[in-house]
Amino acid sequence: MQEIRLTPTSYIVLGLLEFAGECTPYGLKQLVSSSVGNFWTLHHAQLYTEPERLTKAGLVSEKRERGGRRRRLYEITPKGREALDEWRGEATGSLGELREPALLKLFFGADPGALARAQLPAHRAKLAEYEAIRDGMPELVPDGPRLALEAGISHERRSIEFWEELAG
Amino acid sequence: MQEIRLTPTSYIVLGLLEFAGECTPYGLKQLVSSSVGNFWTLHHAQLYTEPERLTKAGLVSEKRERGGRRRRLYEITPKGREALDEWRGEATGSLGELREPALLKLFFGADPGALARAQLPAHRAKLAEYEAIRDGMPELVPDGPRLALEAGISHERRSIEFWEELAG
DNA sequence: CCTATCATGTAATCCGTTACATGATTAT
DNA sequence: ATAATCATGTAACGGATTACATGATAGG
Repeated sequence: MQEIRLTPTSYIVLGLLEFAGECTPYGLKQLVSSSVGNFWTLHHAQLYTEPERLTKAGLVSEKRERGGRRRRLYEITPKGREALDEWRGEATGSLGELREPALLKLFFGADPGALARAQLPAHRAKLAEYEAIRDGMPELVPDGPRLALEAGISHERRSIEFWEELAG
Repeated sequence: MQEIRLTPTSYIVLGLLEFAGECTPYGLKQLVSSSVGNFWTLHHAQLYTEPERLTKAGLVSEKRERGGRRRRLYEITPKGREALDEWRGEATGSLGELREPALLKLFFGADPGALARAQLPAHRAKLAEYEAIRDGMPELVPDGPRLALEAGISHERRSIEFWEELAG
């Protein structure tokens, strides 16, 4: 049992395991790409290493299948739930950063019109994707994902407005 | 002379050196925190290691003071300008990610009201800071930083609207 | 004079990314 | 059958973060 630092990646894995129950790394990958991956990308390799890290800290437990591929099955432990609850409970006042590569280029003198014309289709596509997800969402989806999706939608709308002003 | 991968950090250093001319790591730190650092944070250690990396690739040149502290002085080279221009010239269509820690918590079930009440003051403070910078901006500031600042302002406004809906 | 804080730098760690690899399934 | 894609994993690398450290300057 070892002390580890918990990163956003850790909480994503814990949160998904809480939601889904027992799960393989590949299962986690599927979950990510259909949910939180829309605004917080993880690489598939992290879904192998992170549960292992969490296992060392006792926050998840690991089993292996007997036959066949002997895949790893992970499950959140009570201690893991506790850590997740604590994290959820601390209402953070810290802000993320924009970190838009396009804004960086703009800042350092790239041509605004050209940038805008490259950014607009991408933002519009992302917006369409979000709206499709929202429209296909079953009623029973909890508030969290629903609200996060709304945040994504309004963010894309704002970005589109911004770049539209700069497009020639 | 060595091949290195250029990251956003690299372009920030190159861009600042282009703007400021010869500069020490500490000078870069000052520049960052009064400009691009508003939406793209760097740790001060990176401003020591990154110019060194760029030196290996011939994109910046390094001199050392003779007397006193023998501080390092960096300057962008023609090859560095070239790399910077090329980067600025490619109008990227790739999107950054939101990566707001608060959104992540929201997604995984944190209490929206509590989160909103923690996020609102922070976003309002950031907005006020941006507006103060804009209002104090001399006329001669180039369009890039000015537009990036506008993006930051509209982003903060939108975030405030979003969280206001969730605050009880 | 003493102690904060600013200025300046190095070193270690660690997480995230990239690259490499191969076994299963499905489609043609 | 064979190619393509899905599923599953490991290993190496490198950049970002954190921690450590010390010299200068200013304030009390």
